[in-house]
Amino acid sequence: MRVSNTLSGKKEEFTPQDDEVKMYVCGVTPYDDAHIGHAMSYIIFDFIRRYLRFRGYKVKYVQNVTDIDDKIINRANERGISPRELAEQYTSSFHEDMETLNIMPPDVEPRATEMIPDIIKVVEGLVEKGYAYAAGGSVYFRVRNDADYGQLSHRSLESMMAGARIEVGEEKEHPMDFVLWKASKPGEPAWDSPWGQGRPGWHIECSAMSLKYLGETLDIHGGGQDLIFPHHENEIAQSESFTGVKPFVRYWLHNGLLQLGQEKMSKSLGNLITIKEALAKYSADAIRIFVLSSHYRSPLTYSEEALEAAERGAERLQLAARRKFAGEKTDKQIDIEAYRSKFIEAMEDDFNTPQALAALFDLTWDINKLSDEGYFVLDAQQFLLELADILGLVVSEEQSFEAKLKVESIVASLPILDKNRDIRIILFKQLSEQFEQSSFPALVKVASTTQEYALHVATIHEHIAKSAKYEDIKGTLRALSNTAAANIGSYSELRVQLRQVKQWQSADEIRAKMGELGIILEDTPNGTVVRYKTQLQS
RNA sequence: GGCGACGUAGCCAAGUGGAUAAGGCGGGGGUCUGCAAAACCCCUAUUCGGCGGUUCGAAUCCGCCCGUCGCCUCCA
Repeated sequence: MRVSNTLSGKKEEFTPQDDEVKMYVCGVTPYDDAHIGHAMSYIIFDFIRRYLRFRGYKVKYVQNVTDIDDKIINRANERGISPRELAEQYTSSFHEDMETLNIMPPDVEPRATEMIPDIIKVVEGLVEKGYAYAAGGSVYFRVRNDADYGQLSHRSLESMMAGARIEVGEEKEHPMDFVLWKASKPGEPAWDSPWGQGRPGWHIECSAMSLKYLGETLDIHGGGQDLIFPHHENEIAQSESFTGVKPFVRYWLHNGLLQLGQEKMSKSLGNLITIKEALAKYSADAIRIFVLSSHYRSPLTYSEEALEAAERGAERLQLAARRKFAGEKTDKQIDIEAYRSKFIEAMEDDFNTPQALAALFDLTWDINKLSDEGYFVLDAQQFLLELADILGLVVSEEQSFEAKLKVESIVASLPILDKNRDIRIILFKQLSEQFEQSSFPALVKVASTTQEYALHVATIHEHIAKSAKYEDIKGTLRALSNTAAANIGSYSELRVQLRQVKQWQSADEIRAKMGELGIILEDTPNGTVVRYKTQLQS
């Protein structure tokens, strides 16, 4: 397996120190909802982690949460809440996003505020060794004492100075010196330290955390390319100076940045789309396929067209993986090993996911073709799911339409529920006026399930009106979901009966109305199949 | 100004010296089907930003030019 290492600027053979790969990825500063640039980065390190596991390595994955920082303090002040509350709120929002995107949680997820004693220990050590100095209640790292400074970003101290956008802090000995421990102003969160009240600088937490949970030398350290300088450069400086052990990191992996229009998507530019916004429009698999479609080191531009295309691709995989087949023929078989080789070969070469994904699509074609011809393809379908899983794609059967609604967006989606209820009732009325219940047994079922469905929607309205919490309506939501599924089933059943007696117009009416609700009824040689459109529409 | 990346079909995007330039999306035609959808079949880049050079041979290496982006300041 070969990986690109930012440190050497080359592709190198990947050989971890031992069976357990020590992997550290920079986490978020939770002061706002995460955007899809974050999604991209964490999806990338998620499939890298999954692939390493597939290759038989154990992986210990550590990812920090920077829960104390200027931006958190400022935002908390604006909102009139404590920095801790703000950080808590957005950390759990981030966790929700990660879970929905099928990103595996870190093995350890330390928070900066829980690491203060460890951080102070590292800062003290750096001062003792002459790599840092206290000034005005803060502590700075002395870059001139680090001969290797600039090794990761491939710049010299002189060339950094040439950039000239450097504020010369009066306290600093050298303009490039960076803060390890920051003296706090009155009213700011602060911890006691040998230098007075203060809080950790930005870079130091990662050094302290990785040292504590992964040891002096990590196998993989990941993050976005925007972190190379100064963040990761400074991490190397701190860690190697403190431990005296080199290298701090054996393989530095950096993902390309997500662009929106002509610019990088970033919090400071304000040109961002949050993960929640994206998930309201596209499935987790679609977002992942969008990311997998280009190499992780290349920049990627967000566009509705690209996400739309990814969504279609996700559907294609899903349909092939779960299509029902009646074929028994086995004299022609899909060469699963060939696909496995193609997939592995692609991933071994610096995680070439576009090629790996192509292997999945080729397999999809094979499955569809042989299945159409009446062959047994279950093993190939299972293999498709296996490969998809390594990339972190779910490719699962859709839950019922309503079950996809996110807890947070229940209120926002009430109009959708209403529309669904109304359409179902109208449709039922039309049908019952047209046909005798006795001639179509399924019509009786449609009556009861439609009524039940409408009842549940009304109940949810009542709960929301009384500003109930999620816990209170969880049961009703589950019931709604089940009823919706039963209701869809009964309409589908009725449609089958109508088709048997060639009542095409009514059958088509049912299909059209269901289509409006995001439900697709497909007639296949094996019967009518219910599918759900991946995109919700209001 | 310094450092780095990129420019491949209508769109997204692999391929980094050799045999027909992956794959996805879109578009056109066809098969199947009551219709629709899905699926399958055929077509959709004689050519890889431009100009030179190296080579038996280049999208792939070298030079110049044009264009785009990132980092150098908080950022995944």
